[in-house]
Amino acid sequence: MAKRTYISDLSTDEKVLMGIVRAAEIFKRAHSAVFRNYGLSFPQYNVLRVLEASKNRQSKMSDISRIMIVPDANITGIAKRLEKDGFVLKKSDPSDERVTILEITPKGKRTLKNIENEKDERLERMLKNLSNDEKLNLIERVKRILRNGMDRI
Amino acid sequence: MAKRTYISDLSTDEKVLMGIVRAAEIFKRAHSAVFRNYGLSFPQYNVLRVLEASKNRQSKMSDISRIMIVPDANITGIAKRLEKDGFVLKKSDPSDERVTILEITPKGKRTLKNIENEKDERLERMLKNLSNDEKLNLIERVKRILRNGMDRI
DNA sequence: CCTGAAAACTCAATATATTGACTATCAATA
DNA sequence: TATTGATAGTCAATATATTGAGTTTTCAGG
Repeated sequence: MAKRTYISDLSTDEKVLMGIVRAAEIFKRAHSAVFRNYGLSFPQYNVLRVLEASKNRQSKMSDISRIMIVPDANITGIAKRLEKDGFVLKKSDPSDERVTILEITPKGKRTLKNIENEKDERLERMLKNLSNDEKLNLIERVKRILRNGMDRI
Repeated sequence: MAKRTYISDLSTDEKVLMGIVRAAEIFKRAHSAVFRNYGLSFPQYNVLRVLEASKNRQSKMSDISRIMIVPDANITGIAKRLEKDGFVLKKSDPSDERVTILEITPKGKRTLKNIENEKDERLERMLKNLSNDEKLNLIERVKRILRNGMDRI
């Protein structure tokens, strides 16, 4: 056991939010390890998930960035690499020349399908000792925090 | 109101963890906006916080990366920029030539102090409608998730 | 019709993240 | 002592994040 030279002096509020940040980091790291084997990064995977859950399997880039709560500029590069690797198609919207639409390809859908089981196993493992009530409860509280944070952005 | 073209089809487990990821993103974004005015990024701020809470206001780089749950390589660049901007000093450990120690400077401490109030206000705002019990509860559950995730890393 | 504001996206510059390879040092032990 | 394995940190290559500036298109008002 190493010498203890670090004493957390965080307030309760800070503990809540730093705990959430740390859990998010751990989760992203564990999840990324799955996706990597299929040629996807975490943000790339999330874009595909958004497309899969969108009408006609397609969505405007700006809508994707809104859903993922990131600046538009973030999506540009991610979309470029997803297209290069054949996971999405880029199309233009005939009714609005400014818009670029991303559509998930069969390869993209197939990849999500392949990932599914392994991904779900990891999810289960991370939440194994939480009851369903505790999960729903957690979702509700995290949503409240999200809403509070959104007010200021 | 825009047309609704996105329907979330996440499982409960996924909702829990994606909710945590989103809350973490929102929090980091809001918090970063504060730090930026003082010349610090979010990870830079976190390194300073670790140093401030460490014995003698200093810590080995490898300990910092362990506490922040990131690879060693991440800290190299962050420390370099923190040093360049005068927030930390880099020293070597006479008892172990491999080790590099970071120490927070007076400027670093002063900056943390200046940030404190504004940062705490934001924290409070994000958690304004959670009772203290709910917060403690949240901390406990997030910790459980963290432990489950750590097992695999 | 014109103009100005907003929207959708791109680009550039810089910071950060990530993996793997690499160097140097230390520690254990044969 | 020589070998081996583990530690501490850096570096390179690539992906992502972030801010701000810039382009094109749309749209609302005058």
